[in-house]
Amino acid sequence: MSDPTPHIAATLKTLRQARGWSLTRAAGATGVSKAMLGQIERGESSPTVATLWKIATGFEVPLSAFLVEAAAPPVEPRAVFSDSAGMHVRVLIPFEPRWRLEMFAIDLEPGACSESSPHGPGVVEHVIVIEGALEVAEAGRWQSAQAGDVVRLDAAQAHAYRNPHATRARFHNLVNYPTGTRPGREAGSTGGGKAMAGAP
Amino acid sequence: MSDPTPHIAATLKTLRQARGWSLTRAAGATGVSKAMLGQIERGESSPTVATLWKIATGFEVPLSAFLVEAAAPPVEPRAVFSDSAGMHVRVLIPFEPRWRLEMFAIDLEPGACSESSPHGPGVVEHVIVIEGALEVAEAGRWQSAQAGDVVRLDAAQAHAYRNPHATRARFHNLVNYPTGTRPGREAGSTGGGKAMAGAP
DNA sequence: CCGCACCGTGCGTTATAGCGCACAAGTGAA
DNA sequence: TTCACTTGTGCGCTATAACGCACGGTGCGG
Repeated sequence: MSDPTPHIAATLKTLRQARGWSLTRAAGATGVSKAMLGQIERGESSPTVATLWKIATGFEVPLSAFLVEAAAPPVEPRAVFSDSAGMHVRVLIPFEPRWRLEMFAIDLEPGACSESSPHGPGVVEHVIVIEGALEVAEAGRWQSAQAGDVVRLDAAQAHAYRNPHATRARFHNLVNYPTGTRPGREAGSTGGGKAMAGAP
Repeated sequence: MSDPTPHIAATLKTLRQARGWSLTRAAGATGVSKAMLGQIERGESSPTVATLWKIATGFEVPLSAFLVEAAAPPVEPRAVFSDSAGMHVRVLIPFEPRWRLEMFAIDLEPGACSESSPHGPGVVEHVIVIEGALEVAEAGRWQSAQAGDVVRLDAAQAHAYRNPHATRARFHNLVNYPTGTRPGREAGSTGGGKAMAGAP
């Protein structure tokens, strides 16, 4: 825990600049003189809670917005998964027990097909298509998804992706695990799954 | 959304009396003079955030213990499609209590700047840049993110996005809520893109 | 009774938060 | 260029936060 003044300064500057407000306009909205706002932004003054409250209400944000409570979340590691036969998986968000989810960015080359063996019960996948189009199979039924579509899959069942089109398909894959379960790192799940080249 | 001073006074008095501390002892623990502590308890003085922080650390309680959590900011346009000043938001995954998350696809036109008002404590955002590049501000510091980057934000603090480049930026926004909280429908009020100055 | 220790509060002084105003630099139009 | 206007910052002044200290009040053991 450190002195809250620098954080207040930075937060105020961000809030004001993000709205494109000048000090004068911010002073009008908050009822605090623009000179004082400028000093607070530069960290030259530590405001009273009363003035900070006026600022918070003027900006229509909660008071806690200016206060450092929790430590900043850790830096994001990023790993590139294996690339097997036209399928490229990149880990966007590694699994964290706190949220019980992980997220991947997946590229599917034309003609590529990937089969994913079932995860544990209750696991749900979201496929968010970014670019191109692909087909997703759940419980043996293939459905097509285009850019902008979101497909929800019950990952407890066998499911697969394939790209029967001529252009590359890109999508994000959000995997949610129910309480108590973790992502099984066994081979055969999405990353290490059998990716078969060639037309389906 | 009232004056926070009476709440601070009552909280400090309760905290001190609950521990059986005298003003002198509290002054020794916090580093704030006992006269000032007495005045704060009686509501005759509105402390600065620096002093309140010293008091909070002296009592080993979070700063938020002294603050009445202000009323939620007014509900603004807020909609599935919020398109204001160069920002286009589409809901990919609406909030579900089961997963405690929601996900958006956001387009940021060149020059657009959007400020996201802080959510409740513990809320974490992931910004996954799909196309183009943008700048994200957290705690007053702008950092740039390019396509493929993932930025993790503590959404309890004020944060903002802007696109200072010439091409459109697209990103996915994953918002995780801790157990017990829900997405308070606060505004993602956007500042006028054109009114904003360029890169710092 | 008298110290004596500790409590909370009031007083005088200092540091500084906060305000109003003015100034230098920048911007755009005539 | 000049004029009108806005931006952010610096300066003087006032209000007050914050300090150190002392005073009246209270409980307790000589």
